Amino acid sequence: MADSRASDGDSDDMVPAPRRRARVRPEERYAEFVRTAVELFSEEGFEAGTRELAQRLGVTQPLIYRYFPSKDDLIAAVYREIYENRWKSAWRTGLEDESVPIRTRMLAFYTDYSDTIFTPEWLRIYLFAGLRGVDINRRYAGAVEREVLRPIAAAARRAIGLDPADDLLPEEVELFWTLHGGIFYYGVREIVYGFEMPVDRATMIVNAVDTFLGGATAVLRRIQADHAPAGAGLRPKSG
Amino acid sequence: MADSRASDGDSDDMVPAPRRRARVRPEERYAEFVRTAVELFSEEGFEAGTRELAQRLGVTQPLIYRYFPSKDDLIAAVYREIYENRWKSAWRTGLEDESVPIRTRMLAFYTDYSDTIFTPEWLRIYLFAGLRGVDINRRYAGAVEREVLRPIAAAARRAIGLDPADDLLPEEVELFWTLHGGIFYYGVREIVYGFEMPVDRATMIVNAVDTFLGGATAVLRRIQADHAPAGAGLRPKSG
DNA sequence: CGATTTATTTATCGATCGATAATTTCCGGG
DNA sequence: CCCGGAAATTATCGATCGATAAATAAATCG
Repeated sequence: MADSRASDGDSDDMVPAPRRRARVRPEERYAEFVRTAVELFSEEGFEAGTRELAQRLGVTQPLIYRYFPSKDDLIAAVYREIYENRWKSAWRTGLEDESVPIRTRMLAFYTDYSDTIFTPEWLRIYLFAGLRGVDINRRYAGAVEREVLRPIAAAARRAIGLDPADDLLPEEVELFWTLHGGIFYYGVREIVYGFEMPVDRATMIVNAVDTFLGGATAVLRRIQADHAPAGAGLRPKSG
Repeated sequence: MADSRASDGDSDDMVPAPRRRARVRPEERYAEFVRTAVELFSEEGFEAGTRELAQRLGVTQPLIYRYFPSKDDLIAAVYREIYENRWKSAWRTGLEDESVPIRTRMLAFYTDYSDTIFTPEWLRIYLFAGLRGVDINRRYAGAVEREVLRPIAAAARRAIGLDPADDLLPEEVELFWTLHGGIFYYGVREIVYGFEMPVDRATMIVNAVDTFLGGATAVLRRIQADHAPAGAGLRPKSG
């Protein structure tokens, strides 16, 4: 266990030891620091110490401060690594491709999306960040709604014969959030809570999307009708 | 800011001050400590210091250790306070009441359930605990599945004409998890991430449940069919 | 009232944290 | 080969953490 090299300033009575100090190009060091910080913070949260990070890297703790002015800057780099570098613009374009049935589009998206975010690093850091109150989650959820849910909702309108030109109603968007949250929470149970999942991801996604699409038509029509101007021709009264 | 009383052992040059020390019955103190610890930990996580807890209570920090052998024992008391004392056995009995339509039962349950857990204390501590890796979340999710989701799934079977005697298939239970997770995640977005929610809880629940029930019948029948023994006529035999 | 009990405070320890200054070692350019 | 700059280390500071021992003050009981 006590590898002793790159340890803290404890007055160890170890022999001077062959402590070598491999020199690395700055950009490589920086990327290596961020990568290892993602791993460490995803496991232990942002309260994890810079000394443990240094130990995992095989370097001494003050070296971190040559590359990051403060720990908060390191954390900010971790955020960028995960939530900017792993977002795929193809998600939106795929969801907007009207040559493909909406069910196929949704299945393809949620398959790729879950493969991307259902990792300990992504999910745990996302939850840690949310509990810390940083604006990362707000911004990320805004992107999800703008780039994913609203395109899906607009496509669903066309599929069920509603006017796609109308602005999406909050209730409509919210309905797609519940599907999204249901799939997201599958990942939380699997990755964060470590449950044994007796149903594999692909099956879960198919069942969730089919259930949603099977029931969404009627609910979306009801939502639309409830917001339509009263007094018009036939009144699909709400239940 | 520096209220100075109940402060740490810093050599302050303040005057002795009228430091009074109100004496409280032990059980009241204990309950007061747990209550305030729930509040503090839900805001700042379990890394919050015992000194801040003492400050909020208007007592000194070592007094905490007269009532809790260690900080972990205090945390355990916080878990009990939230996840045992706030569970309602009426949830299960209400869900199993077959004199009421399943839709009504589900709406009533999710209305009361969300009122119970959609608080910063409940949700934030739940997420903090999950990230810490304690078994609280495993046990709680097990209770949700046993006391809530499986009763709902069994009721849904009867409602759509499937054999309620058969054991529930994992895929069936998982489907109800997606609905549950979708509603749960609404609370996370509202309470933990602090989003402005343009759709109120009751409307979200009605739409989510109606969408689910509208699409679940076909999917549940498909699940059942896929697990039925091939070649037989109509055999609702359990696998 | 005085004696006893105990809730509460004062004072402090050892460990750990983020961060900085000073020193040493590595490496490329002349 | 040596020299200058930068990478990496050693050493350390001040703050904060959980926890403990000893002193003090409030309630209880005779």
